[in-house]
Formats: sequence, structure tokens, C-alpha cells
Amino acid sequence: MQELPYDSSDPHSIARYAKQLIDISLRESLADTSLLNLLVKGKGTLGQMIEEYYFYYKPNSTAGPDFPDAGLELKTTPLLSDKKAIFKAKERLVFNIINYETEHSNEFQESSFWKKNQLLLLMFFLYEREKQDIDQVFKLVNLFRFPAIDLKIIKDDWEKIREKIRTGKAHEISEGDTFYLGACTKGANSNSTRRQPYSDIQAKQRAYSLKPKYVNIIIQKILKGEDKLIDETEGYRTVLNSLIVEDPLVKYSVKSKEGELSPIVKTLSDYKRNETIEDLIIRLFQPFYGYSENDLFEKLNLTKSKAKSRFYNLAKAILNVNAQKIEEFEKADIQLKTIILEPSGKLKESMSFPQIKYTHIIEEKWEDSEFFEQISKRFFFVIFKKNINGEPIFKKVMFWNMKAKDLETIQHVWLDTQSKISKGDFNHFIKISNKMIGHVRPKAANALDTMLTHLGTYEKKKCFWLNSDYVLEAITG
DNA sequence: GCATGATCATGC
DNA sequence: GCATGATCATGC
Repeated sequence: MQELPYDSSDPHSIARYAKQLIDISLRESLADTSLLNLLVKGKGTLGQMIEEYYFYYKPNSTAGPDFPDAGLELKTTPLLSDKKAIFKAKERLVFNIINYETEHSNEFQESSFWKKNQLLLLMFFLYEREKQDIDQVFKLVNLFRFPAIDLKIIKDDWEKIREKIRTGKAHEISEGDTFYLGACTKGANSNSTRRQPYSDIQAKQRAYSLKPKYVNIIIQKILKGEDKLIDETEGYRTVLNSLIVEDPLVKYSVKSKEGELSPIVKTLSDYKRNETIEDLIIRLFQPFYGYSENDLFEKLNLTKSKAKSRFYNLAKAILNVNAQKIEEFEKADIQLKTIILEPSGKLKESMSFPQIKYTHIIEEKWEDSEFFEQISKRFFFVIFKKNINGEPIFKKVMFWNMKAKDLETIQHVWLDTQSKISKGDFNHFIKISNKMIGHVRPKAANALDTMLTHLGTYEKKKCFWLNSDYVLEAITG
């Protein structure tokens, strides 16, 4: 057996060796060019090739981390570069598949997720479509551990996923259920399913994952040099024991292309006992229930405006976030939506989504589609109800995401729309009266505002809407 | 009163 | 210039 060019028991040594790949490709790193032929044929993914031909170990699928002696898990994942040459995640960061039949009996500390992924070696390469895997160039390589303040949220997320398994609802898990740690579908195709312990219903196979937005923040922090590997701290252990102790090592803000971010939760002692991040946020809003929109502007020292961002600004002021964006909402990719009820309690307006890109939608598959991504998110509703004078009174806030059953219904709306567009029919989309949760109708500057289709014709701009009665049902329960 | 088509207002 | 959040106008 040849001697390894790194100390497999030392994360720092492994990381130093890994960093030698920065700005080069696997092909350029190869000492033994006789392997080239094998690699060019594209055996396995880039991640697997890196394991075997850069780190010299056979890819495994054991429960523990890739480098067991260092407790280190290797993750190879693609970056995209935008026009301004700012890196962003091409996709989610996907961890191990969830074994529903065993994971539910664990506590977080014994979970497959935590055992495998508590210390990561992230290897980001710049994805270039025309290149083969072996020629993709690495750009960022860094050790990463979840900051204690994020780990608290991740642990709560994990427990939420476990709860669904324990109640026989693994088939109802959706990415919108959680904040940072998601459970994304994973398998040969979207029909890959597996058994769950407390129900006979087959559940989609899912893996733990981090949303692209969360990965973007990691990328920004690495670029700023903020993610030095930190030593085990008191703060870290106390998160795991559900105690609340401040972690002095957390950095508080990061500038990214999304703008300056600042968190709601600045230290772990901001949490009351047994509170989740959602409980905490709702607690901060409650004192403001019952005020009119104008009262809120005054009370929070904001200038009155009709700007679309006013509700986001109100939320920031209530949460005491001074930066441009709320860090937790960015990382969790939470969509804030304002809902204004009529004095009668009815909801007049349906909820609109981004316009349908006709040339794009016909190429999409439901689970990878833009609309699926938009609709399966976690939402934060800021709800007002007009009084008899028509003045909006702040009623409440709530987190919401679409139930799995409803996602299936909305899938039919999307498929119907996609199929009609493919056939060149732009005038018979599903309507609100079809009672399908969602519908399709115009959203544009005016009727002359059109968009190119795959047939070379131009059609009025339209978008998906969630039916107002469905939204009302969602918020009143 | 509601469904549907249409458009406004703002900000990037 | 255009996407998006929000809301209006009309007719059944």
C-alpha cells in the first residue's frame, strides 16, 4: 500500500492537501496519467473520482464519515459564477439518505446525519457545462462546521423530520417543512420510494440537504475567510444538550451579493426554554398585533410608504434587524407574503407567483421546475385585516408550507398548463372555478405585454396563482 | 358576489 | 425595461 500524501487522522492535513486542487482540475492533479483513459470514460461522479484518484480511498457508503479517523466528511459540489463573477451554489448540498426505519429511534447526537456530517470538507468546483467532470476546476476548498447558532436550528429541523417519521407521515415530508436542514427527494427518479416504520404507505426516498441559499452564505463566509475551523467549544456542546449558552465564536454579519445580512438571533440566550426559531420569531411579533398599518410605521419609526418592500421593512424593524436582509430568512429561503383580509374576514385576492416562461416550462420536469421550487418553499405570512374604514389592522404572522397532498394537486395544474403550452393552447388554462387550489391567469403591464413562445409566437404574460379560498383556508385552518 | 382579465406601482 | 407584488374593472 502506498503512503498517503496526507495524515488521514488530521482534518487540517487533509484540508491542506485538498487545497492543492484549487484552480486546477482532477486531470491536472493526476500523478499517474495511465488512469486518464479510465477517468475520461466518466466512471462515477466527480466526487467519487476525487475520493479514489485524489485521496486514494475507495468510495464507500458506510454510515460514518469518509475519513473516519478525522471524523471528516468530503463533499464535492458545483458552483456557478454570475456575470459579476460572484460564486453561488449550483444546487443543494446533499447529504446521506434518510433511513426512515432506523433514524426515528435516535436522538440528534446519534443520528446518521450528525455522525456523518458534523465536520465537512467542502470542495467547490466551478461548473462549466461543456467540460467533462475530470476537467472541472476547483475554486473553493475549506473545512466547515455548523456554527452553534445554526446548529440549534438544524437540530430542531432534524427533530421535525423525525416527528413526521414517528407519526407515520414520512410520505408527507416536504422541503418546506424546515428552516435550514431539508429533506430533498433523492433517487434514480422521482418515483424512488422506500418503507417507513409507522405506516404502510411508501414514502419518497429523501436525503438530508442544505438549500442553495444556505450554501451561498457558506460560500460568502469562506471567501471572507470567516470559516476557519474552530475548536470544540462549550457553546457547541450545550446546543446538543438543549441548554442555552452563548457561543462567542459566531460571526454576526456577512455581505453577500444578496446584500448585507443580519440575524434575528444574535446569541443562543435569545431563545427561551424549548423555543424553536419559529416560536421566537412569532413571540417577537405578538406585541404588535392589533395595531393599524400606520400605527406600526409610527411605533417603529418608519416613514409611511406604499413601497412593496414596506412589509418586509416592518418585519425587519420588529425583529430588530438593521441590515438590508434578515439572515435566517435568506438562509432558509423563506418567502414573505402579505395577506390582507376584508373586514368580513374574506380574502379577495389570490396569491400570484412569478410569470411563466413559456419556452422554459415545456422543457421542465415537475420536481425540478421553477414553480415547484417556488411553491414548495416555506412561507412567512404577514396577515392584516381591514377594519370597517378599510384600514389594515395587523392580525398575526405565521409560517406555512404546502402540504404534500396539495402539492400533488398543484402538480396537476402545472402539468395541465405545461401540456397546453406545448400544444400551443394559451387560452384554456385551469381557472379558479376548477377548484384545483391554483389557477393560471394574466399578470402583465397590459394585454399587449407579451412573451415569446417555443412556436415563435408571442402570448400574453401569465402566471400561477394560489386560489384565494385556498389561502384563506391555509391561514384560518 | 365572484371569476376572470387586466393593469398599476415600484424597484432593480 | 421589465419582473413582481398588489389591486382594479368588468360582466355574468
